[in-house]
Amino acid sequence: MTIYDIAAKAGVSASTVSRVINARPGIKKATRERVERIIRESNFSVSEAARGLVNQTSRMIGILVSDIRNQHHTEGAYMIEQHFLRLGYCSMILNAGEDPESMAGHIMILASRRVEAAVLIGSVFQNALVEKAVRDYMPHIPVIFQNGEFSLPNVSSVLSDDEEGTFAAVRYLHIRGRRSAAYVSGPETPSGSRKISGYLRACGECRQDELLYFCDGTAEGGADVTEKLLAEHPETDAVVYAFDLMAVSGSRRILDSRRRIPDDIAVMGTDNSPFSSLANPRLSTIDTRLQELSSLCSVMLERALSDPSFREKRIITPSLVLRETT
Amino acid sequence: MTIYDIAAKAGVSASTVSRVINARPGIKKATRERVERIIRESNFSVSEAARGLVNQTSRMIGILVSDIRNQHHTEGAYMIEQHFLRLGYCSMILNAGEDPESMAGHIMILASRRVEAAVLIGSVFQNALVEKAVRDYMPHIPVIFQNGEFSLPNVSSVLSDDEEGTFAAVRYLHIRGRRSAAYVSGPETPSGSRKISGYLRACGECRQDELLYFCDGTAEGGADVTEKLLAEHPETDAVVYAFDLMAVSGSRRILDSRRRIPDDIAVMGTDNSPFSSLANPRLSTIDTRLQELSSLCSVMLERALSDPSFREKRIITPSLVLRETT
DNA sequence: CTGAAAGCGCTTACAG
DNA sequence: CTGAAAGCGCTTACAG
Repeated sequence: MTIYDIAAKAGVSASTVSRVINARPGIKKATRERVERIIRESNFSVSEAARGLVNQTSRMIGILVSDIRNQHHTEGAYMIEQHFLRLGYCSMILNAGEDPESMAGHIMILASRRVEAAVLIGSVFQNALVEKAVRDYMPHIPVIFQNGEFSLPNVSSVLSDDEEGTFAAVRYLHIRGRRSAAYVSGPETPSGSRKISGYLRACGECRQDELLYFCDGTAEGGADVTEKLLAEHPETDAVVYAFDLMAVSGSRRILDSRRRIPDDIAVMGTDNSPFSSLANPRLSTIDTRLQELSSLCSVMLERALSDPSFREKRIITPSLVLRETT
Repeated sequence: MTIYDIAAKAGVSASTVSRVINARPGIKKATRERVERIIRESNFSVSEAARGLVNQTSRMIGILVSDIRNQHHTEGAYMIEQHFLRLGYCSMILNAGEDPESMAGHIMILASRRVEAAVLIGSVFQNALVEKAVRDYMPHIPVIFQNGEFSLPNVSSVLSDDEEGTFAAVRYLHIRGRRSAAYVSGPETPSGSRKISGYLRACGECRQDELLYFCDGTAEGGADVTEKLLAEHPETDAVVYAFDLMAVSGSRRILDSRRRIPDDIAVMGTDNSPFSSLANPRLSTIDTRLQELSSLCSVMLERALSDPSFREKRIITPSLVLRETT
């Protein structure tokens, strides 16, 4: 079914049908109403693809996350999808995976769909291959990078000050008398590195030993590395985790070792995710203010869409949420 | 940049460029390589919209969830997106909201994007308005309904046997000696109703009183209704929750009331979500086998896409996962 | 107020 | 092995 079919049924030309659909002025009321009725009765909907071809617009936004099942990414994708749906855009949300090759490939997919804007969610996207793909394949559309940055004129950034967040957490623990605060990092992303820097800076400033551990970022990984940490450094009296998820599973392992939280060991997570408030004991955490971050992305994208020269970098400073584990 | 630009640079016609792009046979090797090089050097990518217009395909799948931030929905969306990306499809994942009007509107959005197939995730979509929208606006493309069904020839279903799952949980508790098992339901979706039926059937079969409570499905709602339940029915010795999330927050409220879990009160959640295994105490739960459900959707959709007459209804029976709360 | 025609960026029969 | 032409479903200047 095309507008020509509608035109035939209504006894008018396709031009007129098009004008009705697009609410253009200067159509006789009777004609308009007849055409509208026939459109409705025929269950006709205009092809956005054909429309986009002539208008040179796709009315699509591309959103890249590495894995949509990760709550942390979903918040941003949700906000943007909802916000732009109201403005008539559809969102293509793609799981771009973890390796740079795959991510760059997804940039090309978005390019071939001619999205009018793109959003990258997560610092994992900050690598040379993705940057090159953006430069080569989407040099003229606004791109918002949540928690990462590129030196490209069309890429704006909304960053969480991860360094400061972790620093603040460790210093807080120090002020509260903890003298051996360990840090458990997840995978080595740019964001992860910033968190580590914050930890190291705090260690320096508080004159305490560096107890830095790495794991894969999963609940199991967090639990296992916690066990290792406790075995190797029984003097540990606080642990800060790069993600709430690890902090929750880590806490469990600490409790299993017959240590008390927070009496023997204080625990802090990162992100203030649903896991943190639901945990038992309720988890103290570094709130990266994901919602504000996400809504800022949304607002900035809307501005960038209307102003081609728009480029901004915004940084949001995390705050500490103190609950039962500190 | 169009294939005409590429053609001009390569000194060939657009037809030839098109053939190279589509890997059609019968192109001189030298020509092919020259065109390929120019495409690469120009960072050209073919417009999927234009291509779709002539081929009458969009290579897009529409996925409707009510809220992408809900882990429960994301699993299915993830599997389908990943599976079909490999087959050359892009996924439009839309948050269709909670009210039938909005959901039906989203069906129309997908229709105007000419998606080649659609997936509805969640029994909330099972209502007259959505069914009508599907019948009217996407009568000829395969639709897979996760956890719901429509009597339409193009709609296949993958259902969780929620009734049986809840029944099994309550009966298990009865066998283990619990005589006053309450049930906390979430919002009244078709799936929620089936769960309630299972609870009521179990009450009948086990000859126990019906202690049925409702809440909004959130963590706070679950905690509050638990408190009410304990006040009104102090004899309660088990609680089954329609979602893990509520079970976790509910458990916390039970512990706060100085009752022991599971000694005084046994607790079971539903879904075997990440929350359940991370909870303290670790939550026993009705495993609705979300992953199997999701991958079945994916497999069925692929079959439906290649066989227009395909229509199936599959039911997956939940199993019980027993951990520390029972 | 309405219609005929051109054109958006592709693909594909048809011709050579 | 390659090209000219028509057509996918729309929109929009132009003409009337």
